[in-house]
Amino acid sequence: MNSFASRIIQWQRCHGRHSLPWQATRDPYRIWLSEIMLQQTQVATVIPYYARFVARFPDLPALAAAHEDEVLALWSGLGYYSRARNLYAAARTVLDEHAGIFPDVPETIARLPGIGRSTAAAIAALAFGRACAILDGNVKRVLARHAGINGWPGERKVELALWQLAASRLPQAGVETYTQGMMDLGALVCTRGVPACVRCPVSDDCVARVDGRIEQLPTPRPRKALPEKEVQMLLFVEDGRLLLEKRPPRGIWGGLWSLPELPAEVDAGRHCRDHFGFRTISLRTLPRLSHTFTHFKLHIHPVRLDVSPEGSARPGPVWLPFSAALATGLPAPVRKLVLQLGEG
DNA sequence: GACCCGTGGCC
DNA sequence: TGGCCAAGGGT
Repeated sequence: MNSFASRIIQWQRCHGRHSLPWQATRDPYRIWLSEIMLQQTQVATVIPYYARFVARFPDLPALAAAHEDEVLALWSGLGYYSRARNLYAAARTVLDEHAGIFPDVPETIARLPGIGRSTAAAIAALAFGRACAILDGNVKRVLARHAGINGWPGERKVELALWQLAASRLPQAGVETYTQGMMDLGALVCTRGVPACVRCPVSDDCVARVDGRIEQLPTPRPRKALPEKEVQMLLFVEDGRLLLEKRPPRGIWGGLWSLPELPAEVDAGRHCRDHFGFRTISLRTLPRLSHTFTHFKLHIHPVRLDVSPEGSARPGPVWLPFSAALATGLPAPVRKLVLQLGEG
């Protein structure tokens, strides 16, 4: 039987993906961008974002010269916004500290913000042909099944075993094809739900398949109850314009533009007058909107307040026409609310 | 090690 | 409908 790697490489040549937008190049900038967008995000979701981003920022100097606000606007809806902030910060670092040349050593790549061990290895392998092992969700699934590794990959012990296994199976040559092959095999054949073992090039010696444990591996994450939170979001409307505030640079939706928030129990009309100094013309409670994050569930109680903003212009918030508001970096549920506002 | 950080698709 | 989780990284 051929080695594991040679079977993966052979399979990739015949059955892998070759037409993804970031595969037509060895430009480290584009490969880097794709790897960041693909973190915890599926290919089909990324494709339109990647196209828009590359059209606006075709190379690293263009990105480094941008304003962070525009980067976040292009990221709006993709989630995990620290990825965008770190991407931008890393672009400036490459320009300032590496003379604009993207580093080709995995240890150096991994020092850039937002790039960990696996992403650094992917860039080093795909852009520079270096023999580095990656360990993303696809590779973890393929290796855990093929080698019959028990335990949730989030545990340090299990993850260490997977890293060692990943490194031990690297080929002498053809790392680019092998790396892409492992990702494609995980995405197309060795899938989470019902894997297509009949189309798998390494099924003959797959421990999970031989032992009938395909559905038990990899061991799923231990589940825990999601906390739930309640919040009011205030849609201040005046003459076709909407009030937005920039969120703090860290934390949930960091750096994005969003609506003023209130604890659920606070009276919105009174807060409008006391805190913002607005006179309320009308106040309407809109239907509740729920938004689930990875680690909690948020129940949003939107309140539309048509106001006349006499008096205090507090620093921070900005009034934007609805269309301009939609062009900024908005959290997904806020974008949904603003769209409804434009319809109503 | 435990948390934090988004969103959308799937069944 | 709701639980699960996808080309992870930072703290």
